[in-house]
Amino acid sequence: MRHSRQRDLILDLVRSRALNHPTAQDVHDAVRDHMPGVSLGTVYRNLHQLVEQGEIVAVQAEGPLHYDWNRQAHHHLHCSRCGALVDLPLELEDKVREKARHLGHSADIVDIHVRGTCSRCLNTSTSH
Amino acid sequence: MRHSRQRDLILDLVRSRALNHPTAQDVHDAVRDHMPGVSLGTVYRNLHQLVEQGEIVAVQAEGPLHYDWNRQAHHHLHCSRCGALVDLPLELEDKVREKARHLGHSADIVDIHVRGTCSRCLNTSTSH
DNA sequence: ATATAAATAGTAATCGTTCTTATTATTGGA
DNA sequence: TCCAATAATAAGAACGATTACTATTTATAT
Repeated sequence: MRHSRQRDLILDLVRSRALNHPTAQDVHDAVRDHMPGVSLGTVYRNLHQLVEQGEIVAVQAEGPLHYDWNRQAHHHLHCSRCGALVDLPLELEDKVREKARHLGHSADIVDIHVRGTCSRCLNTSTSH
Repeated sequence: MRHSRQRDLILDLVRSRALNHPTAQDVHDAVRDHMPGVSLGTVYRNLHQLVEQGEIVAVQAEGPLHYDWNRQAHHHLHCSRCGALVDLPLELEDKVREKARHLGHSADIVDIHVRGTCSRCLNTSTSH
């Protein structure tokens, strides 16, 4: 894979604290603040490549795909109130994998997705 | 909600053993074998309504939404070899919910999605 | 420096899904 | 039983997310 300024910027942005589980569109918006000419297609292609390289991780929720710099914790809570995707360090993957094996299957990727209300929203609503 | 022949048929088909976790398109194809004129929009609208009524359940995987007659087990293995969606009776929801609460969140829906190889594919490949 | 081929910008195309609108069908009441 | 009200429909346009295409630009090995 050849070097490209665009990919560098995209990786930096996904890794940055500024963006929280951004979608391709989010990344595109942020990219264009630094390099106005970058096309949406380029963002999609590079996010794809970066996932393939294992540099970042794609997270499926309702709606568009999100991207995550964190390659360890694959679990998320999707807040119904604010829409944010919050990391959940659950450590239940092994249990799921084991149970799947007991049922005769072989598990590669375990993804736990929770719909609910995040702590931030729960707190702000009680302290009014 | 008013009665409709189309919705009856759609519910029957999703509940039937013939279709395994069908997508809206799968349901549409099956519906048209019995009632040729039914439009795709009608299938989408009625699947929606049936989910809302709690008659069936929508299952998110990669690609299009799938529908499930089984309202209990919400967990699935998506087979990388044959593409099938296989039920996984995991019973880990309470553990996830509890862990989420410990982290200050409130969990409503817990969805565990596994990518791997289903037992059927594992067996057929070994017995060649 | 130059040639090669990968990466890009811009745009068209695709896929799954929702929306719109004119028509049809169900249903509660005369 | 017939009718009016209105929910559901068929057909197709519109939509959002993503991928594909193509001519041009750019990185890099020589």
